[in-house]
Amino acid sequence: MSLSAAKTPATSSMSGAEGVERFLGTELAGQVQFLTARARAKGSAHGNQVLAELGLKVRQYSALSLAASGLKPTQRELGEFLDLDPSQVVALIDFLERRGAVRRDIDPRDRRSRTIMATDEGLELHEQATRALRKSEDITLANLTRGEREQLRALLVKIAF
Amino acid sequence: MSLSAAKTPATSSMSGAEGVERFLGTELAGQVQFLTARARAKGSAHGNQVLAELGLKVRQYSALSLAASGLKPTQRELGEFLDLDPSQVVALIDFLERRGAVRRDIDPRDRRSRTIMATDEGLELHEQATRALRKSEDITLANLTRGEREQLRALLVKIAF
DNA sequence: TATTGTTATACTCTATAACTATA
DNA sequence: TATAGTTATAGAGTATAACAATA
Repeated sequence: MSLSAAKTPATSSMSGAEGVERFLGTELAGQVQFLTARARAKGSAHGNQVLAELGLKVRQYSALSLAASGLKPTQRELGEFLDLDPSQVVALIDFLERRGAVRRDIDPRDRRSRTIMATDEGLELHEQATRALRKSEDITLANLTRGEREQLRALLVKIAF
Repeated sequence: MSLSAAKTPATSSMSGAEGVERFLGTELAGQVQFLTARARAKGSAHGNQVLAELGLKVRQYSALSLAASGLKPTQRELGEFLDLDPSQVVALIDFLERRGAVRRDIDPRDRRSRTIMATDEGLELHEQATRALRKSEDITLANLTRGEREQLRALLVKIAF
């Protein structure tokens, strides 16, 4: 939230570690896990910021995105894929449903399950949000070339799944 | 790998996406930001798990690691580098200090500041924790070759700082 | 007057257990 | 008996404001 480099001296590089460059050689600073956490914190913060104009957060966007995929995920599937508790999924879908962005339908194959599908309004919102996030990603990955971004994506896929 | 359609009940989650492979082609699943979040969630969870034997969490380890660097960071610097609020740093250092892992010293150049340094006990704990995290990282990055891990590290450094 | 560390507080996120309706 | 969704609740993590000591 605090990315206004309010008063840091002219040497600030908007990188989030102004004034503490002396720790860059630290063992911690070289660990993939630490770097991953920092990268996601940065991306998540920036993403939330640009999505705020649309009244969304990245977590809500991710659910909307699956709802907009046309694959009609159940809430259970949503939770598995997004690594969320069933109770968290309820709150998430409640929010999107109240907004008119998604619809809950009873799964005819199993009346316990609810399939989630984006409404027309939700599809439009999803498109806007996706555009906003693309711009956000373009900023947070500014130090990488197109090739490097594709490289990164491929590596992350191997880890994440 | 993650293609095993194991029928094992929802007990443990090795790959984290069993049964929802049909969402892998989704736009969301290709976004760097989403993949980064998943990668860090996985690494963080596994890291916390192996550190639990030592009574540590990754967040606490990161502070201990800087304290063990010999660079005598102030609490303010710790907060900047780890992206934590000053009040969070207080709680973090309180914990490590009560454990006898770090020491608070008044900074002679500015008596308002406290420099943090690991004790001998803290150095030993840090070494153990580092070894545990290396094994953890070795597991979470099992799908990557040595070269790919170095590639990933280099790319993440460009983003994180 | 501004800053470091501290305390207190509130707010968000996440995790757990119990309940319902279906299977 | 087991599972999907729901509710309530507690815990962890995070953010904000006020204060004392020092600059």
